Amino acid sequence: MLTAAVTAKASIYARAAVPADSTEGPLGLMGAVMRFARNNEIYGEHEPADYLYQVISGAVRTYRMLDDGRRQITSFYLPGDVFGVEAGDSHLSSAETVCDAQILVAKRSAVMARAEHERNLGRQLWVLTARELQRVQEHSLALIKSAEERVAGFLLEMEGRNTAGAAVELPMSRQDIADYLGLTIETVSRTFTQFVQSGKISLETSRRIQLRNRAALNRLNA
Amino acid sequence: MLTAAVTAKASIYARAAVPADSTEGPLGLMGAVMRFARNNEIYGEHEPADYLYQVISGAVRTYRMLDDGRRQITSFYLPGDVFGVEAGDSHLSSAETVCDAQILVAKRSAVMARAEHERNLGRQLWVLTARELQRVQEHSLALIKSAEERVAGFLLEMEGRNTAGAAVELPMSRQDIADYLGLTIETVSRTFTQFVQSGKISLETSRRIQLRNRAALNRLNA
DNA sequence: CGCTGAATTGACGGACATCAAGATGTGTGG
DNA sequence: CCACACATCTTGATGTCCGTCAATTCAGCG
Repeated sequence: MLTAAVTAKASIYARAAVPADSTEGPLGLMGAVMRFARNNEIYGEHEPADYLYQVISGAVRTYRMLDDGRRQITSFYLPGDVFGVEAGDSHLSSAETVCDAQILVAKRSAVMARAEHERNLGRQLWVLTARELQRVQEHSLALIKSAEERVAGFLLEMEGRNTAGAAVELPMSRQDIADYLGLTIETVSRTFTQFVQSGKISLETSRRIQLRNRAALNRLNA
Repeated sequence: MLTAAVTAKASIYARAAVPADSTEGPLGLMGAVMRFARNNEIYGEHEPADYLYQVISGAVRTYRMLDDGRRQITSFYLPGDVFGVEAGDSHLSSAETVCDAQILVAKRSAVMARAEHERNLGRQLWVLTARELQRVQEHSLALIKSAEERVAGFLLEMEGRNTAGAAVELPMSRQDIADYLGLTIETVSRTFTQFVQSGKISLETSRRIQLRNRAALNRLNA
């Protein structure tokens, strides 16, 4: 069961019924590692925030929808990243897998209970939220820049978070990137080709990118 | 000294030398109330975050600069709001008064020390950061909308935070609003007049605004 | 009053969205 | 292994919203 790709909903509720395949995360998260197939919801906006999550492999996006159908992706989470931490009792955004992923799921109540005793854990939750705040602020800054600058910044951000060596591996689609950067898929694509033509990057495949001129990209990342 | 308008820098450093005019804030902040003249820096980006602040009267803006001179205002703080809380040891943005203001200033180390004993205070700091995160996320959402939608959202936000009754009092200039919304001062101005012409609002003065058709504004605030 | 900064208004251009078509890649079944 | 279908990505033509540049009006204050 845990090794099969299943829908997020089913998995979360199934989890309690399954002998936990426990793993220790950097937060000291106790929980079960679960597998999710790509494009599956992990939790929805306004749902009770009963669990904390850590990406083991794969990638996750969190997003909010505007009523007219526009989607704003607020964050991508890569292996090691913790998400789903809320100070209130419900989620402020939805979370979905970008690709097949393994997620460590921990009961929030258990973590919070431990935080009562371990002062350090409480502080870590705060630091986690503060780091998230910082990330969102950077993202806000990006949204007032030009398309060129946003895409350059995105590539550098992804490179910085990437474990791989030479090339930047993008797990997400152009549409995801567009919704993250507040652009259209066409503008993202055109900017990529423009970067290729000016020798700043080269595409091994559409999702595998070599940065050829970091200086130029950094200059754009004003 | 404390009652005279002085530069922020001078005030902060002078503060320790002055018998503290203490006041109790909602956070249980112990500190001195200080007066700042308008457009004065309270702290700068990257400076050590040695104090926490609460607006008593007036208004404060926090912002970050891009190297090309663009300014992104990340938040406005009105009476009652706490600002300057960081999980790290330095400020991530600069803070300035929008107009003459009274600010309650509390030593961070003292608050943090008390948080060690009082579990509740530590939690409050976390909630404060989480609320800030939520605000920034809302702001991010706004930045992908049209000019009309951003301005409508801004007016509704300011109305919601305003203590006054009928009219919305804007302490900040058009330039501040523009830098907050990621627009130009001209676009903000044009959008206001457009709202006036369509009967959504009316201007008592350029900084005092009546909302005449909240339904229409809410519709824009998608 | 006149001076100064703030706000408004107008004319114009450019960056990005929209609409539309084509190319490339990927998975599936024969 | 190939062929077909479908999703993803790229490219092109056109439109529009908002930024830029410039002038004018308005408001506060000595």
